[in-house]
Amino acid sequence: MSKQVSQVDLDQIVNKFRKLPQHSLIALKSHITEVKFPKGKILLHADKVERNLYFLKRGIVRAYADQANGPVTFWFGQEGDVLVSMKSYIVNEKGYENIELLEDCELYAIPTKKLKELYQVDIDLANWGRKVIEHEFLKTEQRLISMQFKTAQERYNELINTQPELFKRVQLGYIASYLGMSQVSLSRIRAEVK
Amino acid sequence: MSKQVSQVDLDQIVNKFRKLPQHSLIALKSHITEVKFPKGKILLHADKVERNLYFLKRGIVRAYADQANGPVTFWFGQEGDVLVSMKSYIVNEKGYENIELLEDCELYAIPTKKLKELYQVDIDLANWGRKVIEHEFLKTEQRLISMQFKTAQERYNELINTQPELFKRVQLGYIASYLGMSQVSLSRIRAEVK
DNA sequence: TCTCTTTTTTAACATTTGTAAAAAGATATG
DNA sequence: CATATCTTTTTACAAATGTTAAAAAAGAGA
Repeated sequence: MSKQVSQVDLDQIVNKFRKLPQHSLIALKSHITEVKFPKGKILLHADKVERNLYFLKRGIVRAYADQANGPVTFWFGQEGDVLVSMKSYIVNEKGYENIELLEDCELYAIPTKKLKELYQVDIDLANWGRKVIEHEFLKTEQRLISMQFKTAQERYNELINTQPELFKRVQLGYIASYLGMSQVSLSRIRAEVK
Repeated sequence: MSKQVSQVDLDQIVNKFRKLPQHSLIALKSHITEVKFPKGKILLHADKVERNLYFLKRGIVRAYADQANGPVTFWFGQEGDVLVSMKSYIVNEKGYENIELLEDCELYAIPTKKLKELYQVDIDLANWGRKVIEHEFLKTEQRLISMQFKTAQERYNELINTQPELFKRVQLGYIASYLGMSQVSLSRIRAEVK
């Protein structure tokens, strides 16, 4: 018996926040290719201007930035998420984010150049692109507020309640970093709860 | 002699990230009205679905969220910035953010409903709206990363180096909150530096 | 200018979180 | 299944930050 693997098809991903008319969907799809990479691959590099945007069909990834005290994991991407080096994508400069595959992944790829061309000629895609980033913005702002004034304990509770699956798929060192605390602190918190 | 007051005109604000064609600019302007409010006014309320978006011509504002341990200031808006309740604007639900005017302000107002209508019919405006939120996203993500793994001292240095004027216009209690530390900690850090 | 109010600083102490190093546990590979 | 490697937990101690309260300083209004 093969293990049931959850995966998300392209239409589902694309129509997540805003349904696209058929012709826009077809235009978008005409530039999309499907790719697979093994666990461990660095899909996007901080020191490069990245040329592709990806939709994650199957797998889980982390984005991390190299800070003075070592790498900081600041985002996890799961099935249905959009993977892109935001800095590259938005201002065409090399970014601060690396994206590493934490499992073998299946992805849909599209060159950002093509996507931007489509934005200039297809108003529905332009508004779709706006919706995608708007939702990312909201998630990020909420995390910022929570990071600003919640204790490590509260941030841990929040995450384990809203995304318990994350703890099964991602090692705790990365989760500690994502929560803005040392791995030792996370261990301590988990021990107390028991 | 009257004090020189810096203010930003509408064209400058609107063309900040992406220059709009003349007809789009005119369409946008046809729905914009100019308003003034005194220091202390709460321009946008957390418990309401807000109906307007503002461009700040003159003045400074803060966005704060009511958390369990009291209000948290998480954003400052200055001349040229876009003021909007993101939650209201993006998902049409009441938000978590209040916006308070910290000085007498002059603003350009546009109903978000009109703006969204324009997005559906004007591709240049749709892409302009995308650019605006993309830049806000980048700023927010960078702050999140900095909040995740920089010390209070480092965050203070960063802010005083990049935005020294802020310290002249905004009281330290709000800045401490924005930096994710108590006002006592901020005072301590400032005393050590001298 | 004098008083009242608000903001900022200082002090003392408590608590949280980090660091380094070792131990324990889990996973992968020959 | 035995060893090597990687991950997580634990311990002891140090450093950073928070809390409360009071003092000092700055600002606002009569």
